[in-house]
Amino acid sequence: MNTRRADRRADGVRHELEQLILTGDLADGDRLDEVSLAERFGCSRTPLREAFQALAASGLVQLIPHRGAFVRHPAFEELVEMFEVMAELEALCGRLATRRITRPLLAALHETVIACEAAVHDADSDRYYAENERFHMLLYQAGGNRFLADEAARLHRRLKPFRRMQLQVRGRMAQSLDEHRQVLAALERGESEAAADALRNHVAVQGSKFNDLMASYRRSPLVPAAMGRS
Amino acid sequence: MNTRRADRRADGVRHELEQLILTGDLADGDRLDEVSLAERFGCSRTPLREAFQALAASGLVQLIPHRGAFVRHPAFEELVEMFEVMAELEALCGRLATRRITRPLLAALHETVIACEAAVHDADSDRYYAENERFHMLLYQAGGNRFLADEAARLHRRLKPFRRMQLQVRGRMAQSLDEHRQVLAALERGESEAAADALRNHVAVQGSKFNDLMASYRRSPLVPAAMGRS
DNA sequence: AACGCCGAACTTGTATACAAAATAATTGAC
DNA sequence: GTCAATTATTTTGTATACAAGTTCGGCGTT
Repeated sequence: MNTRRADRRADGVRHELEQLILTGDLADGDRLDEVSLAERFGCSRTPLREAFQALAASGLVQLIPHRGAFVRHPAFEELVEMFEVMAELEALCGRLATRRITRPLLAALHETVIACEAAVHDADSDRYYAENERFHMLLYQAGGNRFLADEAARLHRRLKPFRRMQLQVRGRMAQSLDEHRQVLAALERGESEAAADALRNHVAVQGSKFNDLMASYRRSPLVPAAMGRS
Repeated sequence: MNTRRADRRADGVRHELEQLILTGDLADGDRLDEVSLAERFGCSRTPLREAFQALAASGLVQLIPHRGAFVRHPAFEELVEMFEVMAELEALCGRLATRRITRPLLAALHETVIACEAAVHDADSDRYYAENERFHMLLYQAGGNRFLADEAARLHRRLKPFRRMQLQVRGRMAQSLDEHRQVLAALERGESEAAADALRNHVAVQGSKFNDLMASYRRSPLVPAAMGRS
């Protein structure tokens, strides 16, 4: 029979559902029907309901008692709000990092910047994206505050698809790289406020640059393609 | 029979479990046994498992696949880290609020400060606690960033038991009130950085003041009493 | 014809039965 | 007697059966 479609279990379901939402296969407001999704994934309702709860905690779906689970895509305003918070969390990471960063982490950050330069040179946005990811994750660690690192990573992850859109904008990659350089320079000089400001700006720019993408976003409220991986 | 103990369902279970953890009836590292808790609450395993997931999302329990759910109380360091982040979130609220706050909200903030003064005068820590809560919630709203408000409220809620401990420290109430006044004054003058700094300090103080409580905390890692309500 | 009430169909919420995995215990070998 | 391996028990994960609530359609009334 054609049951080969599925067979994933547990948090496999969660991840798969998350992708369906993020890629836009499931539109804003869509009701997540337990039985149809269950047979689609080849599992029972139980793992699905657990996935719903996890996704609700992430803010991707809204759970209404006795009514069901509904896809919750962030409105444009909400995205701007999230970037506003993200900017501040990263700024805090930077401020703390100037005091707490270790030599190896600083060296690793250096490497990512060099790798980013190569990516920009090759106009390889995929690679730039990967290295940018690394840069930020390292920075979260460098803050020396595990809770902060977790929260930052959580929000970062939630904004991932939208950040990816940004890189498509002309010149954004090079600009981003330059901002990375400024952050790194501030860290090396130990200027905490400069580092914080550079990071706040680095992230906030993405939020404000969103106006440029607004039009396309409006008609297809989800990132259309190429963000389904990792 | 003696089944009268329970009979609550669904998120009632979630809330009750949360209280058990917060009050310290369930100690750090305790395994949450599904069957025994099920009969304790007079329900089946299903609602319990859902509650586990919700609590895991809040960070109160750790979910290990095929092993079970374990109570996760924040270590002292982690608490300090959480206050560090909370301070920054509130600072951001304050900075934004100077630009965005509405007249009614400003008036409401005024009222809470007055109510706090009365509470301090009466040495009524319960009332002070309630009004302090109101002050901060209003502030989160005043930031004009709903996402930020939600996140701040979430963390605020998570730190609730520990903040409550603080008020027991001699003189803390009066000091806290004074800090509230400074925040409000900065907001009224529209000085965003002053407001941010005042709030950052107001919260950070709580984190650092924690050293004073460390000894007692060490031997009973949970807030011992009087924080189970609301 | 429109509104409200009542009932059927469907959907979610909960309980239980079953399967798989992990832990504990027992047996056997060295 | 100790250690390892295999079996037994316990516990989590999943599926299904059942209960309760919600939505939708029909019927009757005004």
